Amino acid sequence: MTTLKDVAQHAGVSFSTVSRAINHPDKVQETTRTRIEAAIRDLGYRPHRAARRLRGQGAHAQIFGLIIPDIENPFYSGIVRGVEERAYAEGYAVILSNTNEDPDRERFYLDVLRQESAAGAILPPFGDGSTPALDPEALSFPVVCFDRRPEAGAFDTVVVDNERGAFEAVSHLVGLGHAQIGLISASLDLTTSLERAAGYRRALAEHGLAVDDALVRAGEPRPEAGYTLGLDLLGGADRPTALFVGNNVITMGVLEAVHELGLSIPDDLALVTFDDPPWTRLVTPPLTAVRQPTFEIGRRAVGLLLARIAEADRPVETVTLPTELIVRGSCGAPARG
Amino acid sequence: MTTLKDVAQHAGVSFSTVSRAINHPDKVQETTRTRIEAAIRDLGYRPHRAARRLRGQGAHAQIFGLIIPDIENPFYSGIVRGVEERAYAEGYAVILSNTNEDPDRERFYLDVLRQESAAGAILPPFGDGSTPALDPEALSFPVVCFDRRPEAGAFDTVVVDNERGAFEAVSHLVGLGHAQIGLISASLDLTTSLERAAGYRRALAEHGLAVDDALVRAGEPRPEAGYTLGLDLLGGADRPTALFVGNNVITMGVLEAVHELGLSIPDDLALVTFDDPPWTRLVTPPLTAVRQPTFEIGRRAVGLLLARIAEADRPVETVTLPTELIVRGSCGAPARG
DNA sequence: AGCAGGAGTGCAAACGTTATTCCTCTGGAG
DNA sequence: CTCCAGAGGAATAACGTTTGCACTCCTGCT
Repeated sequence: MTTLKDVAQHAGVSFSTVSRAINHPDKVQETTRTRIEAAIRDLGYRPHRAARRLRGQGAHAQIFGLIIPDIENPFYSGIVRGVEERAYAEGYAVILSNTNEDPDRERFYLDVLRQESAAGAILPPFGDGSTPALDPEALSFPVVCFDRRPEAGAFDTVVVDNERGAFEAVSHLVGLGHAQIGLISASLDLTTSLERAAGYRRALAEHGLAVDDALVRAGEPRPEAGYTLGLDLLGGADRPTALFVGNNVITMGVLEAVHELGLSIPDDLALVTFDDPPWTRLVTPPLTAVRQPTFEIGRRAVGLLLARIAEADRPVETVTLPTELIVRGSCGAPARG
Repeated sequence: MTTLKDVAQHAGVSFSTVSRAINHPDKVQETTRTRIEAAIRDLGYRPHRAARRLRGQGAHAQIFGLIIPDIENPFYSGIVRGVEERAYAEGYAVILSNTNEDPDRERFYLDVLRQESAAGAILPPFGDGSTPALDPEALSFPVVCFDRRPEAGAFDTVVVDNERGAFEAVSHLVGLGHAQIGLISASLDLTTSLERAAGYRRALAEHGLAVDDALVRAGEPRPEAGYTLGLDLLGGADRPTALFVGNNVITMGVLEAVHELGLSIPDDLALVTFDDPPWTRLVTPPLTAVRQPTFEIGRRAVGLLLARIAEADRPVETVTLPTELIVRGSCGAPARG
């Protein structure tokens, strides 16, 4: 391990001058600086990040945390890529954590970030937004939320316009002539589910249709839940003619239920799903979907974090990104793509 | 931030005693220790990981790196989860990096891990296994490889039995009566592709079929490549009656090509794919697939890393995990699941 | 010519740990 | 009653940085 001292010796200056040459290049003379830079190159010196953080308290901690509920959900892995890309561009490293929606694990990882004196964290707040570990007082670094809204307006946040996305999707179904439109979504303690359900209801209301609670189901964001709820909702005689599913993972289960019931999409059932993982184009018929700009969500989240690191008391900001309705075959409309 | 000193003051001992109580509990008196433990609880003290690493050759850095080519590939995200799970169980944090197969990025991230004095790294070696940055001499920490084989037997490694997996898949197709079986795989500079191609050839040979190079294609592990190669291979008059695809990402493109050509699976074309991402069950017909135990690969990789950290000069170990052929509808055999 | 001011550099403290050394008790043996 | 051993705890020196402070030259005024 080559250290500042080695470089200093090699360049014939004191090690503090080397440090300054790195961190405040304008504070050291041109000639010395070039000499130092040469030495750095010669020795392949890289500053020791941990030591840097230890002394520098935050400013130089080129590392932050990304806490994800389920890395195997394409929605989240898309975000990871966006975060990673932007972080790389800025020279930051990312500590990734997968919580499986387990609050203990979230707490553990927030602790780890604290112990590492990370520069910040990016995460979707739990459930209703009241992540217990997310006490702004106790937190030693900035936090940026995404996907779900934090309880108070306490954190910078990146979300999509869930209400509008759902509204557009359901309106599209209404426009195709459907009057009995079901909803299967993730549990309603998630702000995303609530917003999407609100969009669903508004679409029905604005088109003069009644909201029939018998056509609404909610459960865990797991394929099994989608399967069970799908069988339940679609198995009866008075099943809806169209279905809006609020989450790609649940859709996987719903599709299995649809298949098992022998229903044909879109003839027996028109279907639109939130999220647009790569496989929506591969099933038959391809799924009409509300796409979230996952990559962009990740990038923006990093952007907010860096902005806050640079300026700790800037006003809290919430970025709302638009969704996009991708019409394919599963809704019964003439496919566009 | 509460430090050792705070705990010491609170417990009425010197801070070095607190440190010893944590690291060598047997070296401090029962009564003082309980007092210290109480103080630690009261103050919610957590040791500062970065400081710990700074000081400590002895203290194991409870953090290691995981370098992944493409986090959106379900094969890799499954591995991430396995790694993450085991790491969490051992109290380790994971620095995740996504390289997009870019050698510069791999080098950058290995540098970061060095700068962080991480305890090790887990990664698939590049291309032919000769990752330039992977010079065992220059590396300051242990490395565990997975998926692809490293060039020399220099690193602990977790792989699956690609040759056998491919052999079984292709044998299955032969058993169903196919004599013209195509292969579309990722570029042949990956050890995985080479091994799968070898299994493909051995299956044909052992069943007395000739290998026809006109039925073999290889390209980038991207859907677009699968699409192009699929059109190319299947568009002609003398197309194969069955196809073995060596990679789930390429399969996505191949399926689009199949659809565009209006071919029907399994009647016009029987298909088996390597990898078993969640969507293989959702397409029509569901895909027969060679499943890799992704979660287990991740877990084992961490296991090897921890073993090496504990004992630096243990013999290099290569773990080979079995694959599993999951027969569904796409090969034309009576489906089992 | 003398002196203020500033630029450039070095010194040393501090960050939160761990490990090593050194001191101070206590208690048992002679 | 004295002495010594040994155990338990307190200092202290690192680890590789950053940074405030002090020092030494210059430069440019009066």
